[in-house]
Amino acid sequence: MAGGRVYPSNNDTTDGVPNNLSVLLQNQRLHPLFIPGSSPSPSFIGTRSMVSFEDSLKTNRPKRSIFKMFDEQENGYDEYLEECFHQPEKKRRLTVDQIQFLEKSFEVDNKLEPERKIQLAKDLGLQPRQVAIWFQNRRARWKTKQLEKDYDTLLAMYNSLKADYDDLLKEKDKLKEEVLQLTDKLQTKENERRNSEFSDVKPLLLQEPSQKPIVVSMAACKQEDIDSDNIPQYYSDEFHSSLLEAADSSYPFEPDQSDLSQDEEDSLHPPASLSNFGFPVEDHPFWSWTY
DNA sequence: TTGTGTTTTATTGCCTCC
DNA sequence: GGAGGCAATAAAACACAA
Repeated sequence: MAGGRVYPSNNDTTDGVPNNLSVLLQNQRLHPLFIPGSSPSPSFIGTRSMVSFEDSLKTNRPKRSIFKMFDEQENGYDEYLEECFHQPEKKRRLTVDQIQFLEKSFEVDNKLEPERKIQLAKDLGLQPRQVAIWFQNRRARWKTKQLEKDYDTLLAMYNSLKADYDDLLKEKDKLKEEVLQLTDKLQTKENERRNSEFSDVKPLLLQEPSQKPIVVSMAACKQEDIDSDNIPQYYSDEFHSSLLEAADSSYPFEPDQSDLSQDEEDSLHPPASLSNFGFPVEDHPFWSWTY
């Protein structure tokens, strides 16, 4: 608040009632009017009220302000009347006592039944309409305050939830990082295991070219390849060609047996049962006729 | 004294309920 | 249809700084 009147802060009030008023109320015996339907107090009637309720009911003359009422005691009622008739009615504030009374009544019940309104108006020297307006405005102020309280509460809850959320987010990132590290470790171990398996096969693959490739080839084969129905090496087309060439030449040159290993011998001279594509030589008409 | 910000009092228009 | 409530707002009162 940059300027303006100094009003009691929230800490100095009891539900909108300034502390000094609260003290007054505590020192005073609470008036029966605070309870709807109770008898009125004579203390407010006519003396300090902004508008005389009885006057407003009985006459059409302008309402009398609290300030004019004070002036009236000093200067006389006639002067006041003259002033009133020459000046338009002005808005005037309720007195401290009136507000105090209304506040206490509001604490009892913030709704205003017609009977209570009339009674309050009578006791405070106000028009029932003024009492109704005061309650209406008071409810609006109470609602605004309540909204502010609710806002603060929600804000606090939001901040708390957000803090929890942030913590969970950090925890999640931390766990994610942990998972990555463990995955890396696992991958490294797996690679090491594969490398060690590979090293068992490697010496065969890295043998000197002078060594017999067919042995390497067979050794490199998996057992299941060997067990399968794969065609053996000596059934390859290349092998057939060499056999046919040899046949055409009527085997003019016998290979040096000493230079061949048993495997190669087997390759060049397959078992009788398998030679010539599985047909026994002696049964083959071609072989018989050619020779 | 004046300008400004705040609070209070009162009005207006709309809505709901009986 | 009238009474009453509410939101929005005008207008007055008030306090205070410059």
